[in-house]
Amino acid sequence: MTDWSVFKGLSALETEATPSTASPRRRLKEARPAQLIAAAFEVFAEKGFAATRLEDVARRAGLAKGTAYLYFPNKEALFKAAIRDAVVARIATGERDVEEWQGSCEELLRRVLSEWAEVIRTHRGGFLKLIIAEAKNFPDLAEWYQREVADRGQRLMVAILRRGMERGEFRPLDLEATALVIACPMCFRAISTDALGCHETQPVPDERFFSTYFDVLLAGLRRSAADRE
Amino acid sequence: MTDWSVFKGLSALETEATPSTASPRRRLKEARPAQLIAAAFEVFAEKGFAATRLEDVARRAGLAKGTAYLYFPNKEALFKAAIRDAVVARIATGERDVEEWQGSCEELLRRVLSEWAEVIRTHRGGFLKLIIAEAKNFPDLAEWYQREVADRGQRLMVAILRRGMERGEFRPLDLEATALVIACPMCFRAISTDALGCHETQPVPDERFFSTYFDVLLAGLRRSAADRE
Amino acid sequence: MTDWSVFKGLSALETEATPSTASPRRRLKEARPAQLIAAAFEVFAEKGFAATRLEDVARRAGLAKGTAYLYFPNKEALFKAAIRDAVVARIATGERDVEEWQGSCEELLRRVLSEWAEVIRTHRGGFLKLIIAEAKNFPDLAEWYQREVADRGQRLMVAILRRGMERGEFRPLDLEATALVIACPMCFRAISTDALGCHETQPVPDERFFSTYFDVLLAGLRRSAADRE
Amino acid sequence: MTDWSVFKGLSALETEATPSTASPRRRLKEARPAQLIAAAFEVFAEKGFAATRLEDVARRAGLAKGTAYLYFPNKEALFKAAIRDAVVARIATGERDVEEWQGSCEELLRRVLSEWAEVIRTHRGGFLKLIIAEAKNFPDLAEWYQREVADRGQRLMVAILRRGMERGEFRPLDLEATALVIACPMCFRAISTDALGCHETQPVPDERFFSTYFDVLLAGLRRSAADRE
DNA sequence: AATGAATGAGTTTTCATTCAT
DNA sequence: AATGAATGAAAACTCATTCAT
Repeated sequence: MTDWSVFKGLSALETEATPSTASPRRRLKEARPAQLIAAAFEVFAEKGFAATRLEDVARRAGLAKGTAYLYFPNKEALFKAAIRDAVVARIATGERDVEEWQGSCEELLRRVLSEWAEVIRTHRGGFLKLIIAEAKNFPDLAEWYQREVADRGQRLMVAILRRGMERGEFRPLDLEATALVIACPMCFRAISTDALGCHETQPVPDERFFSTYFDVLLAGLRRSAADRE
Repeated sequence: MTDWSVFKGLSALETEATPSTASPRRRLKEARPAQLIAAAFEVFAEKGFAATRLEDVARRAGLAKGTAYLYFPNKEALFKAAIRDAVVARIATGERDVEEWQGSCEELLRRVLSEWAEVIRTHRGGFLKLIIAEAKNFPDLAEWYQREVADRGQRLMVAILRRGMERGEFRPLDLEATALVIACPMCFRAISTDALGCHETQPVPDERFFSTYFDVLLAGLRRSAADRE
Repeated sequence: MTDWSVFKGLSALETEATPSTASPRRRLKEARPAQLIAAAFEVFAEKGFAATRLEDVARRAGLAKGTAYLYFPNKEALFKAAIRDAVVARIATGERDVEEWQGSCEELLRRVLSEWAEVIRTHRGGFLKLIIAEAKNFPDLAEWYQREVADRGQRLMVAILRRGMERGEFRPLDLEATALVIACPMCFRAISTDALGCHETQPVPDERFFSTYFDVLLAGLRRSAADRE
Repeated sequence: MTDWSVFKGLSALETEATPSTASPRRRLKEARPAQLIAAAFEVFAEKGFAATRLEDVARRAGLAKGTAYLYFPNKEALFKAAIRDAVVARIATGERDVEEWQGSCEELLRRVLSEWAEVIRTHRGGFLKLIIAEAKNFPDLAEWYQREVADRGQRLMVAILRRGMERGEFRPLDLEATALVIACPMCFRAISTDALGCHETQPVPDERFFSTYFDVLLAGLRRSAADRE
């Protein structure tokens, strides 16, 4: 029943090119899906799929309930589109960086993580929370996310680590596991800031978190003087 | 409206004693809440609050819909009870350990984290996923969790780190930020295993994850030879 | 479906003779229906049939919910029994008075009305309210009440009025209509005291009400000096 | 919890103006509340609050169950609205009459009562039955009714009686009590006709009832020849 | 005989979805 | 193209009734 084919074509994760060189009326119509998607993402990320009323989404997009159905066949399709859009827009395309990078691997890692961190700092990890919360209700979503996002990030990270080890910058480590260990703090930081942020009693600002995060992890990866001799 | 006072008395996080020295009829009745809570936790953790039908919960507990209402006034109360129970049962009480510990701080940290890891390995972090997913819909839950669980864990971790620094085992670091950096990988591991586990293409087993996690992080904290001179 | 046969045998309106010359245990059992009926009447009169929970009735009778079903097959039967009992217990049997009465008709009327008034003063007209409120839901009840209570009262009143006119005490009047006009104030007084009593801003006590009622009505019936000549 | 504030602003008891100068769509929407209220009044008056299914109300209004909820937030609100409407529409505004009246007080009284009688003859006293039947379940309703309807009628009646006494038309009487005695027959007539009407064995038509009612009561109030000398 | 735990039919209420305007 | 009134399927919740103890 659930049709996740919408995710199937996403392998390239390309941003949709929406040129729209048309009449002003046409452009208005073309803008609708984006408006709806943006509104939908906000509400879904706050309440979850089931607790979100489509009317609220439409209203937040400045439209009437019925209008949403002109652009999306049902609530689920709008949900998928919102997730897809949120993720696509936020995926760091560090892949080319890795190939082209000339400097030290530590520097590269720091750079890639910084990009991710920036994404998270900016977009509060609502999308990740949403994917995780709804994974069981939308297995296709989970599968797609794993394949297209998690695995790709994982491969990217592994590539960096491998090169770093080969170059003697990083000490020998379980590549896949290390990649996860590196990614997890950021992911959880994103999620928990989004979900629990406003209840923290002694909030640690992003700067402190991320600089400590880089500091500790890189120190943990680095080949120490002792190792080197 | 929502009454989270059920959580107010939880500071001690003690498990309730269940006497049950009575007639078979009585014993059955006494068992119901636990049955329901267990079933509820499973279903809520899978579907989230809104998507869970109370009838499904009752059915999974081997009871009829109406029976649930003999023990919990409504769906929300059952949800609260299920969360409360799940968290209470799973909180590692490493606090005494810290005071009494005689050995190295690294060892202590490893030990406390191992306990947490064990909890997570055993109970798949569904409860954490649930708290995060529903935090916006149940602000009291979020607040309670932050205060009673997150903050306590944070303080515990800070205490260990502080002692480690004072003893010269760990290098000087931002205490609160480091505590978060240390806790996050485990938390996200828990959540993502629960939510996405079955979709992983190249699963990294818990052992590899946790041993690498300890390895990298402790190396990142340790005062290196260079620092020491 | 509804079986009002319970009312069918009521023509004589005899109070049930419940001798009960038996073991103490037996007597306890025999007391149950009365306890239940009394409790039922109170709750039904307060909330109406549909809004009354059988458990509340049982509880007020000091019994458990299930026990009620040992004595009455269902809620409706208990309701019928409660009404029946309430009405039977409260019906003034002025019929013999009328035949035997030797004095003036005004005196007789005053006496009969006083009896009714006394019943109402004592029992707050909950039963009448109940009958009227539920008449449409229980047509048999309405029909029974009309036949066995209202019509009998009506006939009684007509008989008194007729004699009074024949004797020249009362002026010539529409017998049936006058009978109603005489009975209505008392009936409404009963009902409205029961229902609205506690909200009256300037309550008129029963004494003032009834003495004025007798005064005005009897003056209205009396053959005046002018009529007489 | 129950919010009867809807009744608070009713002091003036003015009927709401219904503009409706709009599209056919709009006009339909504007008509809904009135349709629903009318249907609701009928069903509530027949069955009482608790025994009424909202679906039946909607169906009788020619609408689907859900539609009722577009106009009233819940069953209770619709009930309140129906009562409010029924009473507002039916309150005789005899108050001005009293001030302006030039003729005899007997005539005035006859006139005011006739108006009330007409209301009752026309609208079968269902609303009064409903208010009395549900007074205990909706104390605010009872309180509002007492204050805004009963007390006002009472004051009106007292004013007439007082003037009549001052002018020597009526004999000296307990004003408040007499007012009640005068009003009660009509009220009970209204209620009992609505509830029991169809079961009367020897029905007395309204004309006979009301003419006798006026006749007897006015004769009872009048200062007789004997009193006058 | 009495109990009260369990049941599920019946109601209230919500909201995704449709469709006439 | 946009609207929002209407619908009815679905879910929460209540309570009369049953029945094992």
